[in-house]
Amino acid sequence: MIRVLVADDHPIVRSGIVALLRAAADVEVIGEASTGTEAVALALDLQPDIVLMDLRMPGLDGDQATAQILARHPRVKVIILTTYESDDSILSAIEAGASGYLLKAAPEEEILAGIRSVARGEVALAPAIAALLVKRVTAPPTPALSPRETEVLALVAQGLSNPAIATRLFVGEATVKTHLLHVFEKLGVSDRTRAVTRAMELGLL
Amino acid sequence: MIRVLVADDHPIVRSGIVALLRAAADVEVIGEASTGTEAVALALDLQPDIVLMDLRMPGLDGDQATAQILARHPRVKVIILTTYESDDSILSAIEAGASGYLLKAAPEEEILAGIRSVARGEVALAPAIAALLVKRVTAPPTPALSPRETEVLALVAQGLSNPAIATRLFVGEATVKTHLLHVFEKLGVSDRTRAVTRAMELGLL
DNA sequence: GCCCCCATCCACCGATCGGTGGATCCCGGA
DNA sequence: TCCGGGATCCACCGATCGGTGGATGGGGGC
Repeated sequence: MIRVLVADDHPIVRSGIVALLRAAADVEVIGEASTGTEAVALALDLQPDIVLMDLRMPGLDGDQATAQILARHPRVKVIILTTYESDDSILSAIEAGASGYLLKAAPEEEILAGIRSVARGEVALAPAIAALLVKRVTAPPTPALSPRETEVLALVAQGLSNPAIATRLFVGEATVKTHLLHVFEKLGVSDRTRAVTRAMELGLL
Repeated sequence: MIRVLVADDHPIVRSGIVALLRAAADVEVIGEASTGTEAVALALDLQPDIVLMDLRMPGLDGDQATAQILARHPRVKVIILTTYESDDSILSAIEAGASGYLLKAAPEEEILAGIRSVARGEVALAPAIAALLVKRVTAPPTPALSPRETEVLALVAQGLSNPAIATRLFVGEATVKTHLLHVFEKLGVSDRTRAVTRAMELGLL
């Protein structure tokens, strides 16, 4: 019998999952949590085989909750059950050590199969998530801007001129321009406007 | 007995809703749809009292499905059951004529109460949605950019200079600058970079 | 100890930008 | 019919920007 703890802030989703799991003979729902904090507390208390966890929850997010659970009980497996495939926090949850990533849109059998895989010690990844992971690994690394460069670029994004930024940061205009030139180089652009849109695309701003 | 059709692309959410409604004595689930297209077909076929519909669905979106259903059977009431409160398509669904907007995160009783309200001919709005509506009505209208102005601004966002844009659009540089000045005025900014970030905030780009 | 990176500063150049004050054309609504 | 707005064009100005080629000092890693 696979003992499962379900954590999701939506009552509807929670009862949907529970209904699905109840139909499976080899799975038992031993608890439900509606927040990340509650999930951590219950996981430590009940020590389930698997925690089925939503990523977005009020208070403590799914990835943070995952990290906290695994820090104290590495034996517990966490499966993230997420809505959207294009979510940055998926990656932080992976880093937090979750064993599975399934999509709520997946057919019931796929979710059940994922739970059984993880219970056997395997990793269960939804195809879309796997693709995202591959893309992340393949993608060229995002250039790292220094704190100062980021600061200057943020002010540029607000429409401030170089002299205005210089005044704001108590430095010379030449300094501001130097920082900006470095930013241009790192981002592979040649003007402030494109630098801002580029940085936004890359999530740097 | 209130006859309800449930439309959601997530099997889990769907069974959660069905489980919830089954517990209510005065509600009957007469059908389930997993796409917008299917929802329209079933609604026309079964003529339910209420359609409980997700906003985001593959193929036909919730707001479009709502419009199609109401165009042919205005008697059918549509309730949108959405995940996030900050969603622009909420407003288009309202324009499409939905009678209710509830959040999946809401407690079960609230959702049931909403269904009963709409069945009585009332409108059911989640507090967060109502607040969004008020904000939209109160908020100053987004300035409308002319097609040409939008075109120019999009090229600015790509980092093109005025001369470069002029060449690209087969017009003089002075013309490009005039368009940009109009854009600045409409957006209440005074430089190209801020104009781009502003336009992005307003969803114009 | 040395070297690299970050942050800071400076001067100079030509190109570009923002802003002003015009002008013409065309189309659709009053 | 007239009017207004969108799109187009022009010239001119001063401010700003991008780019070059430097310099200094401090902190972390080899």
